[in-house]
Amino acid sequence: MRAGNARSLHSHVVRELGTRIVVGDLQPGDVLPREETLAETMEVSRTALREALKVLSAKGLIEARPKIGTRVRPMDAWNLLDADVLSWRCESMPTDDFVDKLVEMREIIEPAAAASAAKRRSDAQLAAMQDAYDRMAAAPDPDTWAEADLAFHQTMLKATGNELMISLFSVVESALRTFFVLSANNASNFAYSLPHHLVVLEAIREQQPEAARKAMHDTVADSYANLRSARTASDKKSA
Amino acid sequence: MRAGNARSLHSHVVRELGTRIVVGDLQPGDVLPREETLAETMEVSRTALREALKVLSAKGLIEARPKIGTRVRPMDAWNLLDADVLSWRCESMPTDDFVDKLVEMREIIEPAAAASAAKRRSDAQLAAMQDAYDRMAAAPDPDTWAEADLAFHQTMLKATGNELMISLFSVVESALRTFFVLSANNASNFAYSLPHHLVVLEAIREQQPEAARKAMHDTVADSYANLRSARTASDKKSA
DNA sequence: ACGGCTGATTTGTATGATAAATTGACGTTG
DNA sequence: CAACGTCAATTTATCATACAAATCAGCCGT
Repeated sequence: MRAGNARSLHSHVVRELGTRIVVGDLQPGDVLPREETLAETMEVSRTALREALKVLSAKGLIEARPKIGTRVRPMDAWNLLDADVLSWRCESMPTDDFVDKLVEMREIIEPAAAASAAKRRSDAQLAAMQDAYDRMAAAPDPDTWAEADLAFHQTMLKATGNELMISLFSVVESALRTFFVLSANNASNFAYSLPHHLVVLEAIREQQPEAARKAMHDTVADSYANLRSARTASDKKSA
Repeated sequence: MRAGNARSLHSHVVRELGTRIVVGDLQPGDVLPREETLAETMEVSRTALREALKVLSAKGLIEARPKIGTRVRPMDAWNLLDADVLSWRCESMPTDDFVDKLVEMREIIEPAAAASAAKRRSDAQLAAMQDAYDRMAAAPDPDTWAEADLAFHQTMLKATGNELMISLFSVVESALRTFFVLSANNASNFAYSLPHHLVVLEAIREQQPEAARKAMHDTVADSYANLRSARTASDKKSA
């Protein structure tokens, strides 16, 4: 319970039901018990339960109608890009398949963002990226490097001026982080991608969108190759 | 009230408050009145109001704490990719600037999706795309053409096998549709993009990702150019 | 001057009652 | 016999009220 930081009662219910839906314990089309009995089962009042149901409804997971009951909506109605929904999926599907999908999203977003940033960056935004890069270069340990690395990418995203892209990135990134941390500690080579980032930075400085796109593509691809080798390595170790 | 189809009481409140936040009437950091007075203002019970607040909280727009009150969260915490939040923004900012951002997202997603679909499509998925294309080619009027066009893109997205991409597309697409419909009626040339779609379809049939990416890029770019010309034309007409 | 305590305020939760919506069965009628 | 309208039962939707928990501000004691 501490992990999800579900301090309030209803947020605990949200997490519980949300997870059960996402994991497939409750499948689309299923109608869940009526509110009164469900409230008893969860050991909360009907008020708290209903607030939780409203939250799940806002995320597209369920739909309530009088007399019919509350039923799980088809998956294509879910807000898969909601931070909570995504994190529930990350918890329940630590499969390589799902990681691949997240990485695919990252591979789509970041090169496009780099190109866009190269087109539209201001001088101040470039300076902020330079600052983040310098902090990466000077990072003494993996943790501070990771922090600077994140700042580099976030600053670049901001330079695109498209808040939709920023939002998409932050959601995908935070989901990926739940997997990355596993292999972050073994990062004896945590600065291996520094040259890649420099190429990106220079392309954005020179305002060359296609160069920035390619450089960021290489950066992400390399990062993923590294993650993959770390994954197979840990698989071997555990096997 | 009919437009948003907010039949239930609290969804009306959600829409009201959500719009006021998104439009900037209530700015990040602002604390809104305490629940009791707010309930009176909205002419609903505190229960209904609280359920609405929970929904807005689930979308990242607000945050409530005892004694402190309920305040608007900074914009980077908002779920900008939530369908409701996006539609509220569409209503309140019909600016070209925001349309451009949506189009930029589309220009990022679709070529990447086309490439991915070319890699992973099954024969059944290709057949479904072919069917949608045939319906586009045979469409007698703009409405059925639009329906088939949407089916074409959705089928392609499904062929990527990445439900995150599907979700992103459907959100962006439905937001764009609120603008597109304006110029949809004047589509005397509603089949102008048929050749483009054929190139995409063939590339996916031949499983050539880069060809599919380029073809879809051209398709989207052409579609946007068409929209832009329609926009300036209507501007002239209204001026 | 500083630190802990107390009280006031606001959200969080609980309880019980009533309204509204929708389905399914029942009865009526052509 | 079929078709249609009506009514009752069930479930969510809303309301009103009360109490619990959290938290900040100011007071008080040292």
